[in-house]
Amino acid sequence: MVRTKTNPSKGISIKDVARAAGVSISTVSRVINNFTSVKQKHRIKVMEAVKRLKFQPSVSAQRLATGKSNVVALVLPRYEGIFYSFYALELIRGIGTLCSAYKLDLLLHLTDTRSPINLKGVGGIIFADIIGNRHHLEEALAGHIPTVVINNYVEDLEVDCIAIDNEGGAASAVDYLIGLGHKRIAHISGDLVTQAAAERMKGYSLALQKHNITLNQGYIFKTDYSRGQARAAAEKMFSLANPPTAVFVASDSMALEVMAVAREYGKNIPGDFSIVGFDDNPSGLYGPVSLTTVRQPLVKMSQESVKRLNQLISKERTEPEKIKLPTELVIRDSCQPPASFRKG
Amino acid sequence: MVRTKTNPSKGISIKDVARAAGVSISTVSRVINNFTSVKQKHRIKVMEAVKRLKFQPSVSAQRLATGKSNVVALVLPRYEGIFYSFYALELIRGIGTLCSAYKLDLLLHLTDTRSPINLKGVGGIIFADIIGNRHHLEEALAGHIPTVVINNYVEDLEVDCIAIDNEGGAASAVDYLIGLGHKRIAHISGDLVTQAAAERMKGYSLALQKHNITLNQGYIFKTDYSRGQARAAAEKMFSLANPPTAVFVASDSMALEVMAVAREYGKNIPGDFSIVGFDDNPSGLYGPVSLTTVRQPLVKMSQESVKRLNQLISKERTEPEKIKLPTELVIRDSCQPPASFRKG
DNA sequence: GATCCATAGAGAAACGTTTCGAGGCTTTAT
DNA sequence: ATAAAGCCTCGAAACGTTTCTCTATGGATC
Repeated sequence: MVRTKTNPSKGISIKDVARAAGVSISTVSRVINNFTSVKQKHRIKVMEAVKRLKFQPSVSAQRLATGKSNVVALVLPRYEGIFYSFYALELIRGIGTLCSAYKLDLLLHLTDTRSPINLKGVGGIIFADIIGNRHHLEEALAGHIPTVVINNYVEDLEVDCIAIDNEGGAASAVDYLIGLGHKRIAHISGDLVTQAAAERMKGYSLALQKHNITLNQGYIFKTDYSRGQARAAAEKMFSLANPPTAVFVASDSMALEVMAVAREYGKNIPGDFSIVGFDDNPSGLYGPVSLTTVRQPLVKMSQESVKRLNQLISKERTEPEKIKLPTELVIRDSCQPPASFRKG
Repeated sequence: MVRTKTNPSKGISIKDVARAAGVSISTVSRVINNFTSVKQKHRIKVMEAVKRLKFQPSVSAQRLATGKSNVVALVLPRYEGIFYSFYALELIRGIGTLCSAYKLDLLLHLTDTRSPINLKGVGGIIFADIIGNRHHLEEALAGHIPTVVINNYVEDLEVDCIAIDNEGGAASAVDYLIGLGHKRIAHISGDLVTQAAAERMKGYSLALQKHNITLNQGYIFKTDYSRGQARAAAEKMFSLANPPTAVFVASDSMALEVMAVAREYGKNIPGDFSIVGFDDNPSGLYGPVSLTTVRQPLVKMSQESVKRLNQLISKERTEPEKIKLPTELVIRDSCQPPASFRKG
């Protein structure tokens, strides 16, 4: 059996519009694509028919015909944890908003280590972090799909990167503590396998160096970013014979845990002990004392990613660009000059 | 000029595979769709060619030919706020995970009040909350697109709903407080325009009624879910001549604010005052005292939504179903029997 | 060995759009 | 008025699949 030419249940096609408006299919196409060379008389007829029949062009057919796709895939690792929630949603929000502004569809791809991605039919890809995704990234690049990476600075690949100045952010935090008069400043680092943690560590030591404070290895505690290890580190830190008067913690969520431990050790914050975090996780606001922290420009980062991806898609630019976005020190209530400094 | 038949830059088509394997296009199609009636010899040849040429079928062409789409749109209002972050990401995570299990693509649609949605070409829609989206929901239903609504129980529309038992959850919270010995129990409600807030309020009053405690209108405080109004309500509450000994707050984020106010009023929690929240927002864990709360089954809800949407898409089911998922009281440290009760 | 049947494969139509080449109609200039 | 020159419009090919129909092939049965 030959399929019926116009299947009414399937929806209205451009053919129906053409018939209704009494023009050819190509004319309808030119009208809906806003081409100029259509007579006003026809244009109006077509637009009327479109409205009357509630015609919506088939995206698949358009893609097939043009070979172009307005779909942007966002590849996001499937972590858990509260900061990740905040972080991920902030990215999604920023990217989603700008995508609709650019009339791009946002396809969300939550990955665990080894889930495959269908690259075909996607107009561009944003990799949010490339942990466990490096493989996919290289594949996308090999397929010449417009791609940008956010929150990671990939040196060795020809790809757009939009990262964060972790080093500078960390340095600004430590600078601030030094400015308050602290000399014995500890650092609780994140997982040094991650670029971010390593850079924050570097910023910490550079800031000390700049102010001629010798780095005390006993003041450095390495963790995996977990609250559990943060707690252990804090307990070790407060048990030191000559404990620090302040700490720069590589994440807010760990900093919150450190705060809790400080309380348990009878340390008053910020009177007895100062803490700076990193991330500007909103939970930092809700404790008994609000946390001074380094803000990551998440929204800016996500918006930049779409903007740049769009340049790539529309071929306004072909050379990859790599940038680091500046952070901002957000001063709240968790720091004070050290007790000795105030007395002296 | 006639376009070149096979454009090498555009990628490999089924035609190339057919030629490479020495079979017809339809045979290749049958192989990649796992149809049975293909001789082993040919099947192997085709699969080899597919692998060698790295053939990936064009999704657009498949969609066009079959009329089916494996894209699921998630329509999510574009709010802000920390709980929303957690909530939204938890939904996205649940939905995204199950979507990849079902081999569905997830299209994310962040809406503000009046952004249009392209319904065409989407295989199904999940509305997460329908605030400001009712219009779109009706449109989808009219277009006979498989649709499910989560976190809202839409009585008057023939659509799948997966909601939460707010009333029962609220009642369990108040029950618990009564069980501890509290009689003077206040309620700080959310925005009563929302279904959730209204149902939580109802659960509160029903629980009191069940235990023959007369409802004191002076103990009910209405807010818009904001921390600001929560603070105002708490201040009013603690200034009452005969203040309550416990409060059930319609959201964790407000409960946290109430806790802060309690501290300012010199009230010890849970010694002097008990608090129960709603949501199981992880921030509730990080304060000086962890918050007892009513957990929403967010992951369950999102998974159910995909499962049911899939039934609709595959026509396993046509009649809409509406369900309410049970909540769970999570007992932590913010409640105790009232002081009077302990002394007596 | 001839007939029949089942089965596998080839070919072609169809999905709904864009876009190209060609022709028709209107306008302008001579 | 006629020819040249532009616009518009139309028809048709093309995008890459799926799927229907028909034919060829192979094996089984008598």
